[in-house]
Amino acid sequence: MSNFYITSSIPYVNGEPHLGHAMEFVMADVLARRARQEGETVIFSIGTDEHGGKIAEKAAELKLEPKALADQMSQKFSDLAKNLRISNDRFIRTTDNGHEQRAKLIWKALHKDIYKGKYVGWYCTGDEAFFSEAEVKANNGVCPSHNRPYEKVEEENYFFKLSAYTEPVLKAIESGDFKILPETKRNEILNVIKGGLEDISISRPKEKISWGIPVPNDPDHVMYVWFEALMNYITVLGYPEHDDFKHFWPANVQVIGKDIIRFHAAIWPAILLSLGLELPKTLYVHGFINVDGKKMSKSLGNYISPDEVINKYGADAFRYYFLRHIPSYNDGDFTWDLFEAAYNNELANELGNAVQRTTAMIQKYQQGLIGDIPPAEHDIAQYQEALKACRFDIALDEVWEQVRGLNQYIDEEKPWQIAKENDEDHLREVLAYQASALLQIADMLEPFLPDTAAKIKAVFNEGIIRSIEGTLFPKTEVEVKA
RNA sequence: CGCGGGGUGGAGCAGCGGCAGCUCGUGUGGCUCAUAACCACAAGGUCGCAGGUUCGAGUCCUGCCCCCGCAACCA
Repeated sequence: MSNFYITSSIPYVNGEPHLGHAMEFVMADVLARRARQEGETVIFSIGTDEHGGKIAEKAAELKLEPKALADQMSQKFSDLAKNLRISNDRFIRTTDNGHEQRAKLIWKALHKDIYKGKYVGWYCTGDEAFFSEAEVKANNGVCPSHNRPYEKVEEENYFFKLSAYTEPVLKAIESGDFKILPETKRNEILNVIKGGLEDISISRPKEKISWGIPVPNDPDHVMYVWFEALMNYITVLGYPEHDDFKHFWPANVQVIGKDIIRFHAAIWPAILLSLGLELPKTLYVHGFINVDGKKMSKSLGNYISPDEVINKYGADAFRYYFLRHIPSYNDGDFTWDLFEAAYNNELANELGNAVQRTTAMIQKYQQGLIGDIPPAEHDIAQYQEALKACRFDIALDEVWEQVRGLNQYIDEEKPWQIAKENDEDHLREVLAYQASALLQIADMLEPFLPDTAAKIKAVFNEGIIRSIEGTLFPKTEVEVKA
């Protein structure tokens, strides 16, 4: 029995929850549920990232206080998690008082690696943002959206000595102490780090951006949102003094998207090393979701909200598609056609129908009495290995191997024929085996499709069939699109 | 020389040195317990192009062509 700590990244409350957020929640949830199933004591944390200029601007547009906007948006993510049956134990918000206080403590603890310096850059007062040298050059020194020249501005910032951690971080990744999955992403970030890490600016002048956590002992500055947001992974455990922190850090797995690798594989480990803390054991990086082969976007008109899918097909169907049909180590595609095909062929026909035909036969031939169910007998080594590597897609392939195997078994044994021959013992044996196979499938399914697994178990667990209300994955009428 | 991902039967993908594989779709047959579900068999590929290494190359090397991200609703 040991402790297991897992986190998803905390979405920025700048926009509505989308399919990518939902997928990340689900992936992390699988790992958390699997760990619990194996008897580990688990803390699974998700949350929202809520500070920064973008939120303040958006709130101003909507004539809201930043906190009010953050409250609204954070609620949406928390609702999404609920709708998806996410089993998180914690939900941290970076506006939580605890986070803010602990972030300040961390800042102080990092003092030996923090210094004040000048940030020099090209600034456009229209955008209220800095632009890179390359971009300024490309636009001949004039901001295209505001048609005014960029100004060279110097700004006082605090900096973090990220450069000092190039070697230690590199070593941690290369040695495998800090594991990054998949390997392609590991190589990518290794290349970046080998090029040398530069110190980063970690504060903003309060006069420009006030929606943030104040820098300790300097009321003129607030912390840069990213710098402070990363700290959530330990503030949620009560760093530095709380027992949870002592018992659960380092994290077993941190789940993130591919766009924020640098923050999690370079900056975050450097912060941890500076604090004298261990690095997470594994960083799992998932890809992006395209819709109809294109980047999902409202302007392209292919935006799909997670709720739309969940409301129509249920949380388990949603989970199933994004876990099995979006490659765990790559970008993937969502289309309604693919989704519906997976739902009908795999969930309804192969799995749902296997349950259905088994229960029907036991009821028809044995009045619902199953008798002694033999123990599970299939080897699940491949499944376990896949899960360890965060290959959700492959793990589910393995489960479906067994679902198909069961359907084949039924076809070969022909229980309906055995019934005609009145070979009761043999019939009972065959049907009990079917129940056993389904129970093992339910076990393997539990982390992925918790509701479905529970339903299957409820049907067979007691030695007598207890019918489910309705059908598992009822076929939906195919809508004809105009 | 910006960086990265990818080009394998109609579609989506796996294979990464040793007889080209999986799922879907298609066709044919079987079965009747079942959500018109299930099972079996079959058709279908010069593995982007051109060179090279090798007894042997989707698989390694070199060059080239083409797609897709890095500019967001940023996971």
